[in-house]
Amino acid sequence: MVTLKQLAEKLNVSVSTVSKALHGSEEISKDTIERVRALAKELNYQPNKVAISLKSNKTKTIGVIIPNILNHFFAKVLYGVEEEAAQRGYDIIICISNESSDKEIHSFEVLGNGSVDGFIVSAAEETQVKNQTQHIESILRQDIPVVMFDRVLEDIDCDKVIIDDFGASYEAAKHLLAEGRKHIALLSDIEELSVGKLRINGYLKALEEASNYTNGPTMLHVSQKDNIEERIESLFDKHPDIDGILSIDNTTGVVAMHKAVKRGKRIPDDLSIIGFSDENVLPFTDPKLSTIKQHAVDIGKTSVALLIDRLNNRVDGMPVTKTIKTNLVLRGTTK
Amino acid sequence: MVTLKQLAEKLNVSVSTVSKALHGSEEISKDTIERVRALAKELNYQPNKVAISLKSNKTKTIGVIIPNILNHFFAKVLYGVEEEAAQRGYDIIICISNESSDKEIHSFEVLGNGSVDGFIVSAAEETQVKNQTQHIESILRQDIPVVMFDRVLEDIDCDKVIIDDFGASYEAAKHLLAEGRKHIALLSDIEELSVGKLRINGYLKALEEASNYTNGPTMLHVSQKDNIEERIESLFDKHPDIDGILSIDNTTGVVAMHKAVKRGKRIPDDLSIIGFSDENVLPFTDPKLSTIKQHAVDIGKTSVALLIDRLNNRVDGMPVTKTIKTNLVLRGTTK
DNA sequence: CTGAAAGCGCTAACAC
DNA sequence: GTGTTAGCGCTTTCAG
Repeated sequence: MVTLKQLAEKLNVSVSTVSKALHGSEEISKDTIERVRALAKELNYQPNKVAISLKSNKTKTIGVIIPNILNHFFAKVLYGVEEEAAQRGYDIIICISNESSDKEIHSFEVLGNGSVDGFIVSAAEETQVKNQTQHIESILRQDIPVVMFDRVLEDIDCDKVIIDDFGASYEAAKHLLAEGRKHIALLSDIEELSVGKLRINGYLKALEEASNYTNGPTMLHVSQKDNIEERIESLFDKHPDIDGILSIDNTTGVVAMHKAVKRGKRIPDDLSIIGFSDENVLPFTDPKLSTIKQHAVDIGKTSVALLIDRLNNRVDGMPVTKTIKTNLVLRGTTK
Repeated sequence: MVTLKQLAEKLNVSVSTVSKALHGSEEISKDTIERVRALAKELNYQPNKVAISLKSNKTKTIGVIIPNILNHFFAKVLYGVEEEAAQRGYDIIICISNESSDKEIHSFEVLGNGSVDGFIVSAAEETQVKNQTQHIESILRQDIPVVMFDRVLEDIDCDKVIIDDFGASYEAAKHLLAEGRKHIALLSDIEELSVGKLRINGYLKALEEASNYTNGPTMLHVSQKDNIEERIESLFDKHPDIDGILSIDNTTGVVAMHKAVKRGKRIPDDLSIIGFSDENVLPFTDPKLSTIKQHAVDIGKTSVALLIDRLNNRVDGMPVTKTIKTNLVLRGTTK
């Protein structure tokens, strides 16, 4: 890499003159500016980012810590984060916690050493379950801003970007009820997470409020290790009268649909299905799955915007929580 | 952040003593080492990474440029990259080119300013189609190592990690032929890419070598904008005798399977299907899709290993190309 | 209009 | 065993 010093030597001027010239300072003569810039261009001078970071005490880099890149929701958020960050001249360093709270803590420690100006995080499952907050609080105490999204920690006082999980699920259940469904089951593989709990509550609330609904709540909680397909089969065996399904995760809705079709159920006549899935599953069902759209890309962009505003002190004082609207997108699996 | 200087002041010693003590230098007395370390721990001293980077001219950071994070293959590679990098003490900065060669070029420029020690890249579609090489060559000329994976550029002389696309596809087609299939169609949405071309050639070669195979090649090329489902329907309309499908991408195999089942075809009796898809589609078909496993995580890990070896001069001279083995994983959609 | 000097936080050669 | 000094590449104040 070519440095200011090298330019200065070739031009027989001082380093500071070169620096000022490149910044178009008023102090420097037009002529010198021209000469300096010409040579800089010729030699393809690029200011050393590390030196600038050291000097300015800003890295123009955001640390992004997500639980699982293989989950399409997080991949989409990351997409939004990258796009917005790039547009605003920020780089992103990513760490994948892999749902482990140790890895998450380690990532904060590693990037807390001046590598990034701030963090965007979604908590690992373990972090949420154990409600571990010290590592994030320690970062905040150092005045490094943190934005949490989706899987947020109640006890931490920082900017947050969430969707209205309760409301989204409530609305979806309401829709199924309005269709006249008599036995609506909830499918989930995320009951442990804050978002899972909220979605479950939305479903419960909707059922509770439905005066003419006689069945109690029916919930199937599967874990990653379970054989999801078997679990769903036995749900259908046990409750052959299920005529509505609300899947609050990425996968179970699609699987349930395939299993139902195989049993000869007509969709949506005999059974209505709504998923929290993403568009990426759309090619995989026919009719197409009705879903709650989470606007993951927006979540990413909003998180970046919030963080950068905070870095520039454009937001002051109290932490802010932004709620990104969801949409119930009705496709072929609902009436 | 607490600095060496602050520690030095509190302890009434010099900055260099503190530095040496923390590194456990032989020069420093046991006693001083203890005192320094105790205070460092108490104040939670963390060496400033930016300063170390400036001094050492190494960032311990890898720039990763991928075309599309929403593609599960790249997400998996990224997973492998992150894991291996983290384990070796490297951070990764990611840029998403979004298949645009301008964005890719820009990412190289931005990160080329001393932000990273080396690059791991998979070329954007546009870069491959236009065969743009200058930006990468320019980086290599600055002695910044680059590892390309999957979508590599022939004309660039750097380390590469690929799979045997030709061989994998050849083997898969051979398998379908061995099953006695008489009309094997190839489905693709990546014909423009190097990997797509290689896979197509593998298929063609296998058919060519099959003396008792009378049909010519049947290929359906769809693009992202097409209605994939319609295109596949009309393929089946046009060639009702298709009894074997080789899908060389992530999606088309699954869609074809659903369409075929809907037409009353029995899988795998009437129709055999092999996809290049990932495990993430497995829950979505019944029987489960037979696939060519690409070991994406390995590709990521191997790329990191190669790059870091190159950075440490553990690999010398000529660029290396590593080929990661694929596996044909037979599940329910083949005999 | 230009340059010298200090300093960001750290390391390391070289004194003492 | 400890301290002084210089320097990584840059910005910025202050002198000239």
